[in-house]
Amino acid sequence: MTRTAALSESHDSCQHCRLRTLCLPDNLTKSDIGKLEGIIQRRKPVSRGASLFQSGQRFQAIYAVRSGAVKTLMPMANGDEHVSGFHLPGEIIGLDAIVMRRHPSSAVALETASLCEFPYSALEALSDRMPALQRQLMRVMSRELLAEQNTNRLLARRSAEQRLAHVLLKFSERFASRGLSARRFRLPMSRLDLGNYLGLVPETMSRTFRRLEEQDMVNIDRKEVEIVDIDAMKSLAFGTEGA
Amino acid sequence: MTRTAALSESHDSCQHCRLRTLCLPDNLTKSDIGKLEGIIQRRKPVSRGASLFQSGQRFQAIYAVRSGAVKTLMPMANGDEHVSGFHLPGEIIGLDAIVMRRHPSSAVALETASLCEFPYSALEALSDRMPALQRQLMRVMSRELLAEQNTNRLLARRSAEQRLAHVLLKFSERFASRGLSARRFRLPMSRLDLGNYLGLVPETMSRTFRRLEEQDMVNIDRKEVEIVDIDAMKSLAFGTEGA
DNA sequence: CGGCCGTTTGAGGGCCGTCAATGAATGTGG
DNA sequence: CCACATTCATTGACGGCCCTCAAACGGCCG
Repeated sequence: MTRTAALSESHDSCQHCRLRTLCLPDNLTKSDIGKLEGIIQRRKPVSRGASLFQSGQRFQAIYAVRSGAVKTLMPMANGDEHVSGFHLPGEIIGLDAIVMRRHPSSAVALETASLCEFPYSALEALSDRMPALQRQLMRVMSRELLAEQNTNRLLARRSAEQRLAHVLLKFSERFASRGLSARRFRLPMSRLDLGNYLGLVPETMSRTFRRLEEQDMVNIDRKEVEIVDIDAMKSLAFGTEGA
Repeated sequence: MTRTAALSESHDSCQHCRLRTLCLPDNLTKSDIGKLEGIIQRRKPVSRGASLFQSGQRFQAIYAVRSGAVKTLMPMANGDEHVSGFHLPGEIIGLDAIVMRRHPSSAVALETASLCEFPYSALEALSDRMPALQRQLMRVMSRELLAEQNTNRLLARRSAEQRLAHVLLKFSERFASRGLSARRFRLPMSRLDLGNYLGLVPETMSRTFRRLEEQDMVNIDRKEVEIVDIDAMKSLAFGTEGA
């Protein structure tokens, strides 16, 4: 049993879900949450490597991760794919499909994942009568936008070491806000995927991990990460030293 | 009088604004547009170099560019700033501020710009009673999200030449959808700003422009751009040749 | 005209990608 | 339970792209 198994929801209702405050039901009243639950489709878990939806597929629903982890992939014109994000429990997937009514990305489970499916037409209809839901949707989208902008800045201006330190700190925060340890956690993705996301080849990933270890900032054992010197990590990732 | 002056709105009403279909009023009925106009604050034009809002400032409104051009800047921990986007008439600015209720970015006019200001509380109140507006807001945010993901992919996986070709083609499209020429246009920003956006230093920008000229893909005269061989540009920017 | 900012050009170096090969881990089938 | 295949991770040598540093040039606005 892995650490992240602890991220599962406790019950089948949003009301008692421990991820509630990270997810769509945040800021809704008990009665509104009840109505939201009414439109949720429970899906059978997606097993590791299986895809939730494919790029190009018609958009019908957005999804919240309940347990496990998911990566999203954007096709590149030359055939291979760019990893556009990693999604932990409580996070919403599929918002980039709303404009085109078609998914621009594919979503693939990194480990067995269970999800809540929100059919989008039902969600629209519900939010017509529920201003709080509509505002929560806007907040979630704004949050995503901000996260993408931060990633842009990271990719445009930072070295490999800074990119890795940054992303490790972000995972630390995200695990912590889910009640897990900020110091020790297990990365759900391969170095290949993480490198793809960061714009780095696997060889560089390997060497960069090693350099962080040599500076006693982290201990790495396969996918297990221990943050040893968080201050040094922060000053590397965000610090005043230029790129 | 510059080329982009032609991008000004014709009248003071959204109904007759030639940018309507790119902007918030798209997909609204005539009557809904009338109500939307009711909350718009007209601002006096922002002159070149002046800022529309500053990073850290309380979020009160989103803005649509009416004429001119605007850049957005995110502060970096080390003091300097990352150019997170360029905004042409019809585009919406400030959506990244909704979650935190504070602007994460600053917005600065690249050339004298006039804007429509939508106070956000009024916009929320209005969209409570106007499902079409709410859906348009979601579409706009989704479009922004998609654009940021594309930028991520560009920064993570493409060479300087590919980045420049890509961004020039994108500007070409954006000008074309505003009724201007797709072949000849004037970039509203300095090479410094464009390079900052693309994660490239000015020296590299200069050399990369020159290389595109030497390959007879474009003609560059200061800020004036002429796309000569659009197919070659596309195959460079999106082509099957790897990064 | 003069100052300033933006742009260009050149020389040199460092980071990271490419290529190649080995090693480790996981999963599969016998 | 082990042999094997496959995927992932690591290590080293090498090269290229782009950054750094330095200087000169040009346009723009006062």
